Amino acid sequence: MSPKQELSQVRKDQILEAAATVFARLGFHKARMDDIVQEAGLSKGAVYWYFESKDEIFTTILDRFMERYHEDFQRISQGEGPIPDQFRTMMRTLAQEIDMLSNFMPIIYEYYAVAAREETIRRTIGQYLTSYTDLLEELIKQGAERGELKEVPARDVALALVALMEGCMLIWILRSDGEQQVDLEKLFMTSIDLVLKGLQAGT
Amino acid sequence: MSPKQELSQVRKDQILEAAATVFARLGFHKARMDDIVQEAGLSKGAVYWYFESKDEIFTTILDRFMERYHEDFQRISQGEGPIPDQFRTMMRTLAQEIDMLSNFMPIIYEYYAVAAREETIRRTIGQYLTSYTDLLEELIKQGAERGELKEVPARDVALALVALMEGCMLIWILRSDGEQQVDLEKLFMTSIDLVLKGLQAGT
Amino acid sequence: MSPKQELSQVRKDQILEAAATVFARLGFHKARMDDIVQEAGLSKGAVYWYFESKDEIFTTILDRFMERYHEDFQRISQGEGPIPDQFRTMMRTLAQEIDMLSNFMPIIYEYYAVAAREETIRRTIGQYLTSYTDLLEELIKQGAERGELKEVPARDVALALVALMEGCMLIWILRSDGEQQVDLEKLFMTSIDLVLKGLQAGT
Amino acid sequence: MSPKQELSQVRKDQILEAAATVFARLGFHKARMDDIVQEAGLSKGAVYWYFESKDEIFTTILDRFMERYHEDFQRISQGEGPIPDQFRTMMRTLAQEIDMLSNFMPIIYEYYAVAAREETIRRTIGQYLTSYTDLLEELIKQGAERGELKEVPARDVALALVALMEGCMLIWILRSDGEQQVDLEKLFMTSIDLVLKGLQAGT
DNA sequence: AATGAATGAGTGTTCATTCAT
DNA sequence: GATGAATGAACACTCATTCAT
Repeated sequence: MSPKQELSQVRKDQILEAAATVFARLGFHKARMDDIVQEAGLSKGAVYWYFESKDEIFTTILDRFMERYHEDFQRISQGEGPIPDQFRTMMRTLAQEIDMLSNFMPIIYEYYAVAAREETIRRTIGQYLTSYTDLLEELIKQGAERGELKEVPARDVALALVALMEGCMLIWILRSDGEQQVDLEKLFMTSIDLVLKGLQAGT
Repeated sequence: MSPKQELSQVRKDQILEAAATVFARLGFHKARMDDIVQEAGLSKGAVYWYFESKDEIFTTILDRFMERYHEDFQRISQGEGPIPDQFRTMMRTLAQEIDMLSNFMPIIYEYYAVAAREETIRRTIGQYLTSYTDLLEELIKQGAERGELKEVPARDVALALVALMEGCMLIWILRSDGEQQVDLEKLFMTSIDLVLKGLQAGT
Repeated sequence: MSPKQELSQVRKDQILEAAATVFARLGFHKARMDDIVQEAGLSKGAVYWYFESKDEIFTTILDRFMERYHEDFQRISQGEGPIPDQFRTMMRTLAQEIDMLSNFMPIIYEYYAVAAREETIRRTIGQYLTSYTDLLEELIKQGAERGELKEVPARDVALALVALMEGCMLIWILRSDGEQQVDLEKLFMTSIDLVLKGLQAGT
Repeated sequence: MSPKQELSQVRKDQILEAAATVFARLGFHKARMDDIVQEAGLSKGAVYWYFESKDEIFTTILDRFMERYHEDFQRISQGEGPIPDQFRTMMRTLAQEIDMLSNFMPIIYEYYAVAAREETIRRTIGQYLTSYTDLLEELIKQGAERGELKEVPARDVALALVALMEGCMLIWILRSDGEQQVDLEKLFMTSIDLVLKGLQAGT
């Protein structure tokens, strides 16, 4: 990468990071371009030199976010040892990583809210969800082959697991304070153990 | 209720229904008061006569929505027979009811998105979540007492179940079209069966 | 017309007059909506209540202008007596009317400049030009029938006359000051006399 | 001219031609410097190296345009033979030259539109108009001296002729398409013949 | 109760111009 | 001479809310 391209990338990152911070703090709609501009320490023109619009910034952030999450998921699912243990390790690791990103979670849910309404966005998310399901399905099948898990309709169960994980994250965010505060890792472990018991039952 | 109060209530409902439709279609931010006014077939002044602000309309819709959902939940959880069967019936019934409300689900997620950032809203939702958890916890405990379910930390498992349900709904919305389209009832049943196996395992 | 419609018309006129004044002073592009708003003594919202955009205001002004000019032209061309005299009277009257509108002429030329580039606008203007040509053609034909003018290709000559008039106005505007200042009425009369001599020659 | 100056001139021409094309296509206000830069195949800095501002580019184009037109006019008016024939030849030749420049005519009218409002520009144009008038006046006087034209107030008639020519061009542009499409040469010839008849009448 | 005209603060985006390299 | 990233003032338009009638 040439120095110029490199600088260009630096600037883009600079803007995206600033924007992510602002979006997380204020939400997409309340965030003004001026906020992003200020947070990035650049001028308005500079921001618009690198991005077409506020929307593009938002979308780019989400793309990167999803991609990163996807990579994490993939990496983490490349475990060894018994499948049930892999599941547990996976969940624990994920919980820890997500915990660190808690500041940015509101952005995700803003995105989901849009996705619930717009097909285009929904499709993008759908691809990620499919790939998560694929990964889990594979693990479940392996578990069955090795005799570590019961024979179940792997695809359906995988989808249920994805739902479970998304649900845990949602509840975690929605209960991030107050008396009923939730600990993501604990919730993840409780949930996976519950399911694993079902998957191992009678083995 | 006096005729006047009654008319007043009719008008409010009229506005709320119109607003819900518009919010579902456009989302809270893109929806303009003019859209609601038009959809309701009233005048701007009339809408502002019954509601203080756009925010109040939104909040009121959500309150009613949550309340209704809560009543459903409560009613449905008043079953008879073995606890596992109650769980299944409950899930099936819920799935069917929610399926009918699918048009309005985007509103819920918009609300969640706000909740992820604002404590006030979060608290309101939190109360509902707590009450759901309470209901499920009670069922789990009953199941354990009757020997129909294993002994488990009821509260934690109840929360995991709430997470599971919320996750299922989220996935269902996010995959409401495309090749990987999801059937809510099936997803609910797969999920609850998975968990029930765990809860009954070794009994 | 109901009182409401009447008020609405008053407001529209109020805005159009203000806008015409501002456009004449600053030109379309330099004129800001705020200038129009201020000149009209209304609020921004009010202006946008009655007009969709700055463009619409501009177009509306031009439409009215052209229409009025057209009416003038038509009225003035309804003369009596010998055709050559009618031509002279017509030119004199037009010159006087146009002279009073001199402040607004820059707007017309701004419009012509756009018309030179955009077909849509050109078509609108074209209709007016055609109708002017029609009127003059008719007069020329009458003149020929009555033996007051020579036989000439009426349409072509009519068009030449329209060109002459437009040219006179343009020169008048372009030479509205300086040593070579032009008097529109005199220019009109010189021109029409010149042509009339040609049209009457050898009669 | 040194090679350096020569290159400099080439660059300037390159920019002016690109700008003229863009201005003709989009008009002065809608044309962005970026459009000119792109059309010229140069960089922004380069354009600003040769020209102070967008305005300067515009003004320079017009100056050259007017100058060229002026030279044409002067050259063409240097005819021989009877004055009426000279007029006809002049008009015909002008019509042909202008026809070739039709793409750039919109720029002229943009300039006129500005001139209608700004004295500075008006003065510049005025000088050219005066020189045209001078040329025509001279021809008319010659014609009168030679007995080829009637005695008329030469200056006034010359101005009327200029108006006529400008009017023809304006109508031509404004009717460059549609059913009533105008042929500039024909319009010019019709007009000049009409006037010449007047100028020769009774001779 | 109801209307809808009126308000005006707020904001995303554009674009001529500059300047470090 | 030339590049193109960076600047920032400017501006059309939106829309929740108000209020005279």
